[in-house]
Amino acid sequence: MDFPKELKKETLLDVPLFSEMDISHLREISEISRIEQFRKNQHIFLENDPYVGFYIVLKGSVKVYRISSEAKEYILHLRKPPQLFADVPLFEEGGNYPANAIALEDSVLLFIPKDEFTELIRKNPSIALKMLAGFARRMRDMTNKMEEISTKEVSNRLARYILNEIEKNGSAKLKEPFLRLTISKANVATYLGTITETLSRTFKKLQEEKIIVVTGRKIFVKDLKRLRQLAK
Amino acid sequence: MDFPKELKKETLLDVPLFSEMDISHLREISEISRIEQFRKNQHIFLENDPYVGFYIVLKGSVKVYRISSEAKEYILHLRKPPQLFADVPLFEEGGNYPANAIALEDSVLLFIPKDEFTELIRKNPSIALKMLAGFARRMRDMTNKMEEISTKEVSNRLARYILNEIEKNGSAKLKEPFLRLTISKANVATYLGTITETLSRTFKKLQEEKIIVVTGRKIFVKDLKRLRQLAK
DNA sequence: GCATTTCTCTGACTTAAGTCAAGGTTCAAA
DNA sequence: TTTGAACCTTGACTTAAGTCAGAGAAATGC
Repeated sequence: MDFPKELKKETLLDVPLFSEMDISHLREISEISRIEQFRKNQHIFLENDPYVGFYIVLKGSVKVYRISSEAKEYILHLRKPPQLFADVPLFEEGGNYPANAIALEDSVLLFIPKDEFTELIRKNPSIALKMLAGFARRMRDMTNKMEEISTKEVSNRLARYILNEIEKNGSAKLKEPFLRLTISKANVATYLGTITETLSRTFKKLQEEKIIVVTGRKIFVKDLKRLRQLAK
Repeated sequence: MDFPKELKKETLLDVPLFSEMDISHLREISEISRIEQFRKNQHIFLENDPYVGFYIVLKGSVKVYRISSEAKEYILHLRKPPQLFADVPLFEEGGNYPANAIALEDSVLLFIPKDEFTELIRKNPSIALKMLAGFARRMRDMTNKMEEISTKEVSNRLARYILNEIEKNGSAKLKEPFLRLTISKANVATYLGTITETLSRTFKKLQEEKIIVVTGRKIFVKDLKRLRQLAK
């Protein structure tokens, strides 16, 4: 399945990195990049694969993760449209992917090859500034997440996760904010730095405290104020 | 106390960010920047202070940290010469420092004001590429640290810390690598995401296992192989 | 050199969260 | 609609690490 040029160009404008580029640069990117499709649970790359370029999620979702020496999984990112992943190694020496990436559902990605893109930056330094802004934001996010993991407990981290999700999907302003989990609870647990059993108990605890109601994959927020309190 | 121009220029060349710049750009940086001195325990900036620029450590050491809502300290970085700090907010919207910075000993810093530096980047895009490389490296480091904090225990983290320190100071190749703590154990503990009591017990454990010997502020590595094993 | 503050260590106890094991749900494919 | 597989929950138990309290050691100022 191939996408028409139009879609590709509009899509590029949705990617913050390219949002302010003029038409000629967009065409260049569109020329060097290519659409790739992945089935649910299909790997996009594995740790130590030679680094060839980065990806933009157009549809679906992707998990970027590592396996520690004790065989524990650690999730670095969960990416949805229109986010990038594997862009950091662009600017690093080593020529290998530092993590694994797998599609969590059937997904459509835009692949941007390293060499061509590096060349593009050289001709167009404003991209570098955009990337710096993106990196800065992510470093801030990572810093926050690190602080959270080392100073807060699971219930606080889960509250923060729910809060972020309802803010992203816009329902935070409704009288009863909600979210539908698009990933398995096992993935949520690992993302929060814990395990499924503990997550399950934490969900239960928040329900007993009448802060949320969980029905299957849907979570309804009953007491936003206390949720915010927990997440703070 | 003021530093002669010579020192300043040589020092700039030690800073990776500026190491490949030609003499005219170095002069520009030297013109917009200024040397600042801080006493031990003196704050350089506080969280929410208006953001005016970033710093390079020329001498001494600096702790960048935050205080969580439960009054727990979280250390973001420990910086020594010739490292930068507070450079991330350069590329972010909000105009405030996102953390506190304090001198851990009498320190000499180079202050580089935001507006002038931003202007400099615009004229000289190669700086942007250098910064991207720096950010990429730090994101990698942060990723590693996050994985470590959420999947390893304190003894593993301490082993990794000792290993990093002896590799930095070059003694890792000696028959008996060693390091002298330049910061308090309380700071090491917080940096490793734990508390002094636990750190103290972990030091004891590593000593009982004949991996290290601690005498005051000096740590001697007796069994590098097992230290590496632990850190892995 | 002494005193006071700050840092570090140790013991007893508590607690959050991990492990192990088993059973219950859900969902999709035959 | 049954059957299996993947996902999720629960209970009992263990453990790493945090809390609290007190004492010893080291550094700092007078």
